Amino acid sequence: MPKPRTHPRPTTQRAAKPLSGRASDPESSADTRARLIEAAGEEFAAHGFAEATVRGICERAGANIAAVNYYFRDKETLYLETLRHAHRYSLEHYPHDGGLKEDAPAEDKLRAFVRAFLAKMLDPNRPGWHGRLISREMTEPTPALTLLIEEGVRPQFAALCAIVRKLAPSLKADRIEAGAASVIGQALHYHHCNSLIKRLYSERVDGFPFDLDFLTDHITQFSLSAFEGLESKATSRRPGRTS
Amino acid sequence: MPKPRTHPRPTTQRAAKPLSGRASDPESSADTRARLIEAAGEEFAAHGFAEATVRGICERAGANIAAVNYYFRDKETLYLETLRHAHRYSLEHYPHDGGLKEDAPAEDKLRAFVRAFLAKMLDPNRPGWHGRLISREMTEPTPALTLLIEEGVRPQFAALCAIVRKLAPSLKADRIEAGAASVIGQALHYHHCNSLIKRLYSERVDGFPFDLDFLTDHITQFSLSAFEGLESKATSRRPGRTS
DNA sequence: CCGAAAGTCAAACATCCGTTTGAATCGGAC
DNA sequence: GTCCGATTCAAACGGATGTTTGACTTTCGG
Repeated sequence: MPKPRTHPRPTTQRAAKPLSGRASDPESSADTRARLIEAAGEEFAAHGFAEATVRGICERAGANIAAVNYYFRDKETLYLETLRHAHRYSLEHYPHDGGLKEDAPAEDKLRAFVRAFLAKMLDPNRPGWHGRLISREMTEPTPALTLLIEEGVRPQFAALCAIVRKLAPSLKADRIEAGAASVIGQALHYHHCNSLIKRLYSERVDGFPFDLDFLTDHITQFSLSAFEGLESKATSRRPGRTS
Repeated sequence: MPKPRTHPRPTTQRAAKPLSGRASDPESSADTRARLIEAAGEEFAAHGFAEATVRGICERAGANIAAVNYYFRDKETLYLETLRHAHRYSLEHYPHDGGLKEDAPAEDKLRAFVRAFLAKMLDPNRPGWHGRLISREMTEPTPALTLLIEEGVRPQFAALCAIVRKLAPSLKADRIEAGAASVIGQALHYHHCNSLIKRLYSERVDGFPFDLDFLTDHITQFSLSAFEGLESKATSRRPGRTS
């Protein structure tokens, strides 16, 4: 019987099956689907969508080659699902406000934002691939998926713009957005050019310049000073010389 | 006769041959090798190393599929050669100092640096792929080639650090390097997250926020204000509060 | 002219990839 | 125990890619 086998998609909720397919293999007791997503995340984050191979993902997950097409339809659906997972995870941990109160001073809010943003990418916990995956999607977006990302990025950007507006209320709208981009750009830089920076700073001591506290402090102070100066120049009628 | 044909590598200098291989084809009079590099640059910059296909490159160059393996050994050597070409081109145009005199004020030097850096990437001239290729190499470096890039990046970074040191002489070395990274990060941001930014700012008028003059002005002022503030805080004995 | 080298070309080769297939295996319900 | 659906498995399929091959064409020195 041919039976098209159009991606069975294990009914609806397959969480009810805590079972394994192999009795002898102890680690196979974990959910294959979850292991696949975890493995896919690392592979996709490390090599990108095109260069990551289904075989490599399955091998890392300890699953058969056909597992990807069984649990997900394609490699692309697996990628989408992995991205969704990363997005959800990133949203749960690392909230925009960093757990600050609404009426907190803008300076503290900026510091919390920067710290959360940095922590999101600079190897936060074990997984570590969530941030890399998302930022990779920023650099070279795959069709339509970026729309999902946008839903996470746009509110974050808006929140940052609100903070900036409080720090430098005299700035015009385009300057505020540019200022927000400057903050994000600084933070993102250490992620995008990670490998290059590591080589540039190679003569540094063991602690790379990737220390979360140091970077948070620097970027926050740098940006606060910048907004301070821009605001004072904007309020004075004629933007005088530096001195 | 089998004749291994180990990549003939057209003797040593093949510039002495101004000839074509096809008399009827007019555009084939141009150097096939040069056309290949040009086509490869656009393809590599647009799709990355892995996703760019030799067939696509040859088709764009109007050459046969075997041309890549004839003039270069592999796809990888072609990539390396293309990268070298981009590096050389980028070094000729867009000099570090932006054509400024040695004794120019640090503020002007910073502005010139930022402008040259931005212009290098933000679609400067017709080719346009040089900057994209190099920055792609920064994000996901291919082995060993980055060493060549470093030879172009490290002096540029050192030059920027020298400028920053003049702007804020009281800062410690690590803070100076972090400040330089902040400047570069801001500029690079508009290149890395190009597509994402375009969507974020989509409600903006026709002129995207990618205007060279606007960006140069913003990043320069932002950074100058930042260094100013950092310096004044560093000189005062106790780094007081923001106000 | 001739003959070797440089260059071009269509076709094929080898390899890898994503995906499909059909059988084997497992767990649990009856 | 027996059957059924869910799951795993090895093998193969079809396509795309980088590369090679061998013949053909052009060029130019002698």
